[in-house]
Amino acid sequence: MTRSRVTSHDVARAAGVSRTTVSIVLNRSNSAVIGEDTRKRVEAAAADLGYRPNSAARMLKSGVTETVGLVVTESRSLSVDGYIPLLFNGVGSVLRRKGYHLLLETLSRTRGKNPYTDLVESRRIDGLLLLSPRQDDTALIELIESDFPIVLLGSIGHPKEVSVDTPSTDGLRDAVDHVVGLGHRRIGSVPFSPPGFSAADLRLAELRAFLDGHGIRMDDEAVIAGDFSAESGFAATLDLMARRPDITAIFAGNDTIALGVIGALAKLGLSVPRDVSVVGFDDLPFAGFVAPPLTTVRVDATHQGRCAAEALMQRLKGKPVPEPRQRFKSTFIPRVSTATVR
Amino acid sequence: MTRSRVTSHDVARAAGVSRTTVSIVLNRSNSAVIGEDTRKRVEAAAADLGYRPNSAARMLKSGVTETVGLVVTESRSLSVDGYIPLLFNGVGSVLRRKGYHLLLETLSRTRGKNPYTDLVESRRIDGLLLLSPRQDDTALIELIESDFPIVLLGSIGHPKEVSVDTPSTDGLRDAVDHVVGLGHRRIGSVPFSPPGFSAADLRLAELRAFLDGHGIRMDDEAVIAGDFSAESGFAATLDLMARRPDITAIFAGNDTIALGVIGALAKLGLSVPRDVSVVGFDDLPFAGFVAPPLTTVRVDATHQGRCAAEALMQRLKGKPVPEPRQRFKSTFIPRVSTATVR
DNA sequence: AGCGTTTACTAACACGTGTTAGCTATCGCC
DNA sequence: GGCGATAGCTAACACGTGTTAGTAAACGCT
Repeated sequence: MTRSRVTSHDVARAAGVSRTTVSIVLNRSNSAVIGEDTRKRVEAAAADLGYRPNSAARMLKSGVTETVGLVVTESRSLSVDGYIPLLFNGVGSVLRRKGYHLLLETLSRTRGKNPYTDLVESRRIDGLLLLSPRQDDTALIELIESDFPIVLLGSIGHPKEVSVDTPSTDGLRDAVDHVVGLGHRRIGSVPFSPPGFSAADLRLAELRAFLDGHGIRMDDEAVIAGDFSAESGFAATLDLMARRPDITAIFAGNDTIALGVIGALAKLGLSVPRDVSVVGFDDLPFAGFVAPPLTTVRVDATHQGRCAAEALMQRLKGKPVPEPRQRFKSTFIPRVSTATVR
Repeated sequence: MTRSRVTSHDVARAAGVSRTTVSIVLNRSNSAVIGEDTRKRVEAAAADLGYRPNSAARMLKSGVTETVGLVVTESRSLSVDGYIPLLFNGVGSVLRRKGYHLLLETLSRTRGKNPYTDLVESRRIDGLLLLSPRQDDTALIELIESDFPIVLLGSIGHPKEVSVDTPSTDGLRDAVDHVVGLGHRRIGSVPFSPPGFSAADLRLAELRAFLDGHGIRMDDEAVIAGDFSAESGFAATLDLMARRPDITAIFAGNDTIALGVIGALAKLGLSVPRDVSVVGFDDLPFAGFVAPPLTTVRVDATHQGRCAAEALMQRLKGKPVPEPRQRFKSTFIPRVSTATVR
């Protein structure tokens, strides 16, 4: 338990100088000029003793924690879907390079009112990355307006927000054109989340609008929401096909749900894409390698994570972010799970 | 930028008491008895001003960070496989309940020699959860021997280690019995990681041993390693079936790889399980809902994460862990992706 | 009345660091 | 030779908290 508690005082004593000199040398501060030989001596002593500055003391003094929070609002999606891990990858790569640490907070919906405000106000983090922000989150709005360095992965349309997002629009439009072009008219959908969750709602609305553009109506009975998981896609599809056995194409809210959709169709004796076409979303790493390879919409989650982290780093330096609202294009990826209607 | 920096001093002044009294009231310390009315007054003032103790100051003084590190050694597995997120879930649920925070560190193999030692020695964390530890990790062994509160998810067989693990053995034995019982004799495998990574090596060795027990030999040509991903399972299977077209069953290193294996077989015009049987591993949430539902070996990652986190909490309280080496049984889950050899 | 005990509080220190102001010795310049 | 400037260092403070020692009043008991 008594881990070596080497303080700068010990280093100073070992090097035969004052503690101040140690601090100046180790932080490469130029508040005073230090002779080359003393510098060497201090560095040797520090390395010798295995000195690591106590981060708490440093935080307290400098006010900088070198830590950013990553808050995942939909903790369920973390465990069953592969999207968030990709984001991590991007975020992590940037933070590691800059020497920052990542505090991961999963948010159970039921918890107290001000969930991440604690992190901020206790000064535990310098900045915040928030995944899937909700527009009705008043604590969030307050935080944004206070100019706290926060970057949204997603958007709530606040004028002061800094956000990185990949709207479904482009990819989804192409996907709809593709599916309709294959002759499908009776189309169902399994959104990745129940109504009330902004991003899923928005995507569903877009889907409806694009179908409308082709004169196709997708009524409420043809939509059964999932909850990110393959299991939910499976269950929803069994329901859906019971209600509407004549459906020939299904838009899944994400690739994981698409797996479940295909599984349920198989259970019903329906083959993809011969009997029913299926479109996924996200283009998760497995999408091109399952049977059948998924037609889907590509969202580069890793890149998005990288950009969000970089924008945050920018804010932490006090510099304004050149592009406060970065938007990437989603792209349609046709593969094998969609085919001509029979 | 000038977030409200409310200190305990401000609260004291507002309540008309000393700073010490504030600290005692807010920490429910019984080092002194405080009158009911003063207590109320202090609490009201704190709530009114929105006081949050500065965590850095508290860490510095108490030496407790209320943070544990979660180190993921194989960062690739995080982004392409669903196993780690499940662990998160378990770990997170415990930490949240106890008011602890989670510092997530992904470890790029290339980085400096002492990777998490920094976290420990800079006193940034109270304890450590280490995923997929390696036996050749000298820094880790040193850390274990120093009695630092660390809990392994996995095992390196060190006498002093505290670890939680789910050996493949039981589930794998049943899986082999099952597959062999279906008549399969020419069997291949796609481990989840190249040789040199202890857990995958061990599992492969076990697989070979169980097959040996049935008089079946799986030579090196019938084994092509993957790297956690479906893509790697896809590529490995194409190779495997080119080398050994007569293979009738494949053991995948994990469920994600199994998806890729099935994808590749489909591409080769082979159907699962009619032509080739496939066994996954982990029983990820999607396993029962894909086409075909995966025969696999269940490992309760969430529960494992929960137990590891609880063991760590125990260590942090200074109490000895009742069961330093918790071992859970993996269980065989027969589904549809395996069938009688034709 | 004397005295120990309880109540209700406060002054002061320590945690380990970064930084500012200051101090001594040497040196260049007129 | 006086004197400002510079090199090279140190003493001392501040960051915000938790805690120990101590104080002053009220009170119960013999």
